[in-house]
Amino acid sequence: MTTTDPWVDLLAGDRSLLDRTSTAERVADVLRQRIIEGALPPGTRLSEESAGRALAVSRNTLREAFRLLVHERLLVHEFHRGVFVRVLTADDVVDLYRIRRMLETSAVRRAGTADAERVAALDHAVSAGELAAEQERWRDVGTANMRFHQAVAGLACSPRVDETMRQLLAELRLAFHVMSRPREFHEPYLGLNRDLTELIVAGSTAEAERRLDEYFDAAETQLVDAYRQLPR
Amino acid sequence: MTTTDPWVDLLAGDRSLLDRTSTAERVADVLRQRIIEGALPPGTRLSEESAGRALAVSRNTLREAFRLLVHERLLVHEFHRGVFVRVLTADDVVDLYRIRRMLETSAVRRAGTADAERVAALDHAVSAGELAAEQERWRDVGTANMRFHQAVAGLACSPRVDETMRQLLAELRLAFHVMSRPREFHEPYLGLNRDLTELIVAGSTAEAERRLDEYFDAAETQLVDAYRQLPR
DNA sequence: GCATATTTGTCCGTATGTATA
DNA sequence: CTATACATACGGACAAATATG
Repeated sequence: MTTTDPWVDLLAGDRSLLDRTSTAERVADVLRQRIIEGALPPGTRLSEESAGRALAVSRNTLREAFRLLVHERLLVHEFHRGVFVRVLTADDVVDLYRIRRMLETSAVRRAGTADAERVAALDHAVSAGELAAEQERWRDVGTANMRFHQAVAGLACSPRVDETMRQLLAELRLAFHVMSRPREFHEPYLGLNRDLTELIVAGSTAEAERRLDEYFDAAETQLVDAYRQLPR
Repeated sequence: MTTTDPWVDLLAGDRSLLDRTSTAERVADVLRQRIIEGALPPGTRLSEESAGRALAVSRNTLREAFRLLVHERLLVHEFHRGVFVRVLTADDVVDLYRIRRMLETSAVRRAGTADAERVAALDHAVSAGELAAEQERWRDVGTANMRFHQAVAGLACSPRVDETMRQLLAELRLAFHVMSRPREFHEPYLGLNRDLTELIVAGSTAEAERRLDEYFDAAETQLVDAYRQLPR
């Protein structure tokens, strides 16, 4: 391996005092974070031995963590070969947008039943994105955009929708990481997100739903076109 | 391996010849099947030792299988206490119907893009249900009803929607198992399923979507009302 | 194509911590 | 409060499959 270790030992802190989570889950949390922030790019192989040594957990525990992330589709498990950070295909990206569109537009349609806190979450995400854009932190603009869409799905007031959406967006980050230019991909949507928020706050959910549908048309074709032009 | 136990040794067959799936996954498959068919009713405790001995796998392998099913929400994992077959609350049932409604109505709306095979799957499920009803196999009527709704979601032509739907319906079976009277719950919907199929085949997706939405209103309140009246 | 080294798949033993009768 | 049972987590072992020279 390399000398600069991509792992960070976040597990070392307090390992057994009123700790209600298992080590496997904490290991999965660390790995998930590393994956979605791009420190472990798609295609990376995660060796049981080196990863276990770096995270200071046994192989059995590490394998439990791997299973969790395989189930979340962030890792793929090739029998007798090991686990790898998932490499999305263009078809995967199309499918991710398909289900996102279904969940998010349905959530907007039912936005009338959402409480004020959930509506406010839209505004918070948009404001965070605008601030990040002013300071030209384009990666943070992307993160804020994700948070905005998480908040859109949150309008459905459904824990299962929230959870599904979290996984879909984590998976979508795998696509973003194989493409460069975070600015060009996220900046154009800042204004649209602001518009959508205002429409929803005003109760114009039908109009908001139509605008969101148009957004998906544009974003999907843009992303998929760029994705297909990649090497491989 | 014991002679009389609720487990079945489906693993014993060919354990290592061109077998591309891990034992943990096969264990999870067996457990999942036992759970959704009711052999392991909600609340059942799954001891690592007894289950491992019955299935003839080590505790490590069994724990990997448990993690998979916990992630699918069929089991709950209480730290340092063990794993149990999930007991759904009334809120869970409400939430399951919420996300089902979102996915299925969206799928119907986009039914125009589905190929003939997916549309035919609707008819097959309905026919299977009608046949089972004629022969008064009410449990099979319920299964066919599930298959119908899986086919409805399949109109979205999305692998991820299919997978999400599979999990939601498996989870919903946990609710059906704590209620008796499968006939009263599933029989009334046979005619509606037939109507919906004909509307979709005819391309009247807007009308089909409205009817489906009405169905959810009725089914959800019926199920939740009955569910709340249960002991516990 | 072959022999070897590496890695994974699976199981076991055990020490420690936790919950419950 | 003690005792028992069980889950958690580790490390070692060996077979099987894969990767490497």
